[in-house]
Amino acid sequence: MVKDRERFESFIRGKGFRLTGERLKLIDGIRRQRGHFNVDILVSRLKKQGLRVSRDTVYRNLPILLEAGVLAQSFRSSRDTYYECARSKAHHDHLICRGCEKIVEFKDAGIEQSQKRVAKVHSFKLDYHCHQLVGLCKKCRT
Amino acid sequence: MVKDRERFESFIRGKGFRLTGERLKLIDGIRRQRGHFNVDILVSRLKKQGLRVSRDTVYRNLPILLEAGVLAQSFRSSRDTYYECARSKAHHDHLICRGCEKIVEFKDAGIEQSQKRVAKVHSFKLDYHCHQLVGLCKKCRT
DNA sequence: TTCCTTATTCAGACTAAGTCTTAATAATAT
DNA sequence: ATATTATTAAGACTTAGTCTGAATAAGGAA
Repeated sequence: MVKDRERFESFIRGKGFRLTGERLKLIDGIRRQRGHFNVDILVSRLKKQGLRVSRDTVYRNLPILLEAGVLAQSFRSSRDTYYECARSKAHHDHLICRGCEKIVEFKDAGIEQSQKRVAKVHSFKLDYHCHQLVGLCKKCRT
Repeated sequence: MVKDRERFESFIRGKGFRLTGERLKLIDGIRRQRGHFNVDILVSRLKKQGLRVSRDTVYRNLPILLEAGVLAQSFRSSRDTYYECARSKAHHDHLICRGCEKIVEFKDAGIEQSQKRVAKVHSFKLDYHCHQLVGLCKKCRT
């Protein structure tokens, strides 16, 4: 999507950041990703696709990519954080089974509204959120 | 609270776990905590209070303590997970400023209900959840 | 009570997610 | 073109969380 790229470019310029080759590689690469990935997985996937970006660059650009809506935080395991391409599907949250680690994605318009209301009440400008429900699925309970 | 202790004891026995001295130390110690803490902070606080428990024991008992409702996951920074005593206040979620790291606690009955509904729809038994909104507070935006 | 089985514990080594440092590079302003 | 300065790469570093193996102790059986 050329349009996405232009949107990102004006976002970057608007913030006074520099439009570097690495950042363009990142948004192009991320747009191609499907499913969940953490930073190391992303770096090695990009590498396979001929886009060499250092781990550190990804970490440094994470806040920008999140704020720009290129990347969405997906869920966190005990050790690392997983992301996904923000446009791969509409926004959703996660329900995780601590038995078999099954991940169910769900949407809830009511929750989204409440989140916006809470942010407004406290005069916050919301960038992203992490919302994961942890429990046991039917199989793991029996 | 002796009653809390008894409740925990029956929870442990019901699960077929052993009621060890370490577990009793943990619930007594955690009940005394105020505010947020990660595992290392908890261990050193307990140590100061004469309750020696190894880091590993805390990690091993985390799922049990969460499920028993002794401990609540509070929020996660980029590196570690913070907890708090589950009974220290009624349950709440967190709004975090990524500029000054200010943390605002909020409650929202509607969100709680939605979470329960989502779990029910997918036949999950919910143990706990992690819900944090990240953005910029008024000060950090200007 | 005493013994036996086995879950739990401790100590400390280990793994790896995320951060930091320094020198080199390249995007923007002049 | 040149200077300024944000950004980058490489790799060392920190430490949250996990794993291992030997020691301990809870709970059941005799």
